[in-house]
Amino acid sequence: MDMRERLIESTRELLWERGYVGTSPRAIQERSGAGQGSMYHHFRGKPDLALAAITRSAEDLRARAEAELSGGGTPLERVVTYLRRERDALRGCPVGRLTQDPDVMADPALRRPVEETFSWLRGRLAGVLAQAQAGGELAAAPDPAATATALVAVLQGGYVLARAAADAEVYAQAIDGALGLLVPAAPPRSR
Amino acid sequence: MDMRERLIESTRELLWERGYVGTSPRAIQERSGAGQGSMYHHFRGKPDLALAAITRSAEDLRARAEAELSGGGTPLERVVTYLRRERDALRGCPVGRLTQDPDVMADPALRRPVEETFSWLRGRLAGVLAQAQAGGELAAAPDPAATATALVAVLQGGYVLARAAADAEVYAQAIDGALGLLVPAAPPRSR
DNA sequence: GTCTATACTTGGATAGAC
DNA sequence: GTCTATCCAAGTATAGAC
Repeated sequence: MDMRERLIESTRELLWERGYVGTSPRAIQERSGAGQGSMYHHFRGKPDLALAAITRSAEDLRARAEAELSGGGTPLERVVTYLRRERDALRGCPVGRLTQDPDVMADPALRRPVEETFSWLRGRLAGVLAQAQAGGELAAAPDPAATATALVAVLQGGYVLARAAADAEVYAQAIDGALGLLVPAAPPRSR
Repeated sequence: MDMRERLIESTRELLWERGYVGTSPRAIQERSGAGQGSMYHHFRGKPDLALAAITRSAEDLRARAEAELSGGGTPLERVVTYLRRERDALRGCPVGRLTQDPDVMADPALRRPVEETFSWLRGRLAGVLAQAQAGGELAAAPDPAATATALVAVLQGGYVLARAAADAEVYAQAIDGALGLLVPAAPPRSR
């Protein structure tokens, strides 16, 4: 992995762990093993580096979700697969996290990937939910768009609650609760 | 309002807007109108000030929730009242926000009010949901604790999505989606 | 491309006068 | 209780040598 790549990856980790304000160029240099000059050779400064890192995280999230939502099984099965995917609950979401960073949200360039990621995700999930309704797997009543937004919110909020409790099980409980409402006959998670 | 109180309130606002790392003693002094000496007279430093502010925010959240969850109406009505309460969606939750702050979560004293607040809220809501089930307002099937956690997660995640979209309506959509699953016959929000 | 030196600002706090 | 002066580390960069 070349230096540029290492810088991006280190920045991704630090943004995830500590957010934008909490991430200093120094810390990035230490974690990546790059020197001062090297970092400023590859990137113009912290915002430039952050843009590369955020873009990368956003692409990542989208690629995984797309793989599961367009994967095998019935529409409802794919939704469940997506929701139940193993996640590092205590680390939280590398993209959702950024919404709490005022400096990120204040910069249109940094903000854009965050906005687009969730806008896409909500829409994509709503589409699969609509398919599930069309196929009779789900009741026809609830609005797919609202349901999709609620489900994505459960994921994001599940991270918050798991971190508050310092317990990844709380995240799993949030997902269980949501699935219990979405699929009344759903088998409970094995414990 | 005396100076001590102004310092606490200013710190609360700043923690809410910018988080712990993003909040400097200088900024607190400017917002509160206190001088250097005044601030360090009333508080021993940033962590001490943050503790006072966080405790205050936690008490606030709890008091409001308790008022609604123990207020008038049937159990299910009280849950709906709580979920539909007017909230400043783009500002987010002053307590939930702190879970993203590594320095807060790393300090047991600062972390405690956050942990206790959500632990209490999930339990309290679960209790009211159980009442609603006992009274026949809700289906008996879903586990009240899991459902409660999912609903609180929708709130917290709704803030995340609303901020990502820079649109408070997204928050409302998340709540609508959750209520649509919880109460299949619920009347849609008036628009 | 990477290193070292340098620079200026801000963060976070202490000391002592009033 | 509040003010001013002072302090040292860290944040964020630029300049120029290698």
